[in-house]
Amino acid sequence: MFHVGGARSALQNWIFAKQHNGVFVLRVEDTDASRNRPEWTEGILAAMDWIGIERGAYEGPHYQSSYAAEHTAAATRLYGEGRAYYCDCTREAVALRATGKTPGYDGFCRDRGLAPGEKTALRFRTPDQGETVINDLVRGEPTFKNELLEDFVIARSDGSAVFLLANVVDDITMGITHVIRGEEHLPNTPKQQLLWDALGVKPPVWGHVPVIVNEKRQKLSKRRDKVALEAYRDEGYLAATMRNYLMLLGWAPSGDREIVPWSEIEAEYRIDEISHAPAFFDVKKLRAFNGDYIRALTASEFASVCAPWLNGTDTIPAPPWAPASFDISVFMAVAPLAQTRIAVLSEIVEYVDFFFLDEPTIDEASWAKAMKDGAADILDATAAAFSELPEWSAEPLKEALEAVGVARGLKLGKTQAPVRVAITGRSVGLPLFESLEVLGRDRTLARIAAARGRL
RNA sequence: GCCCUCAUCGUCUAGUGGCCCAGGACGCCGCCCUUUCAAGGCGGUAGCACGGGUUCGAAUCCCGUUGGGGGUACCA
Repeated sequence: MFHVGGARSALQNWIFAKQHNGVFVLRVEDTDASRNRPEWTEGILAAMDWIGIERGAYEGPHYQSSYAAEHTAAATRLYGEGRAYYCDCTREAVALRATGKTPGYDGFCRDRGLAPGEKTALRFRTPDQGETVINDLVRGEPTFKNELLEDFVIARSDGSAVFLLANVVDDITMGITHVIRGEEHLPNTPKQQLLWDALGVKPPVWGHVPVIVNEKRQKLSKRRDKVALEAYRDEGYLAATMRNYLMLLGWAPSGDREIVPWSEIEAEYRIDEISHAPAFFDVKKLRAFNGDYIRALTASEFASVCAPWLNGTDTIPAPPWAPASFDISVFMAVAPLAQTRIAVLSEIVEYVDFFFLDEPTIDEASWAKAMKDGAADILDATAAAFSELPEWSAEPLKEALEAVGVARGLKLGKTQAPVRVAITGRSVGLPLFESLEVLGRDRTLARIAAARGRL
């Protein structure tokens, strides 16, 4: 599962690296084995690929778990230099002693000279005075009072490094110069910068980007929100739509434009211009964007992009018709009519299914609405007119049905309703006469007869 | 609670002291087109959170208030 927020961060980092002739480094922070599996990582790489960050566009992936030796070496060094000390306080004991004035841990074990052991964690000794100033591309210079920074844990009692340390050590060994990440990491940053200093390396330039929020203005979370990039992909959002939209969260290109080619975004995007406030992930707007992108496709592009929903894939359900019933020439004939009607690709199925099914799938609500009093009469008259039609094409078909309506004092809109439901099973859909032309006389008459029998 | 951070239409944003009685987009509403539904065209609705300053002049600068978000693990 690749979180849309993660996708946005990846895009931002990638663009930033490109703009500065740098290298985008991908690192998988997999130190918590219970929350990581190789196939999950593979899925993320595939999703990155889909959105345009192809393998080869970045260095890595590096796996944090394979740098454990470097992590413990750093921890040992910090301990040896007196920058860190061992502590055997339990979480309960720390909570009990907390005064509310100094947040978190109170430094109880600072000078107890504890040795490493099964119950001792390594804590970093934070400065008691002064302040830590961060150089941040988006927020300027956030400043933190050192006295408010607790002596945080850098290594667990089993010796393994905690995220805060592992992350810094890896960044140092990989020569990271810029860290662009979500705002949720901002409070960690002074602690990490202190670690960079303690390890004797010049800290990187940071860039803390506001989070993406849901309609309730809370950070998008896996638990309560739809955040998987793969889910949007399988619903039929185009990769181009997705990355355009994601970059527009908190930023806008020059001029009154929103839908712009990726090349322009890549050239114009400025991480330091991004809005400082959290942005709402608006699926309605995403849909509108996707509709625009779909309509901009050529006929053959549209067809190829629809293919997964026409055939089914590992993650996209197969369509309701038998594979053998599908006829690509029929699809190509009506695809342009569907192209302006769908906003996400998965919707293509319900627009064309009646061509490939033996019988249309009847939508009962549509049936009830269309098959009222005069329906039988209209169906009969239409069948009679259609069976005698010399030329089976849209225009004569329309004229024939219009004549049926005129004889009954009905407008075309009313007359076509029962016929449409008889043929497609629904009250809304592709233009009727163009569809009938493609469907053919035999199947059309058979469906009208079937509907007549169902009345 | 404490720390950090943010604040222009419902939403995403343009706007960096006069060009703004605030522009675009999505949404919503109306009209046109029309074989349903879309698409398309035209029009409309709606905002500088509040209070103080600074200034000839403030959406833009400063202070405060209020409100929102993030963090507060031997998770990442």
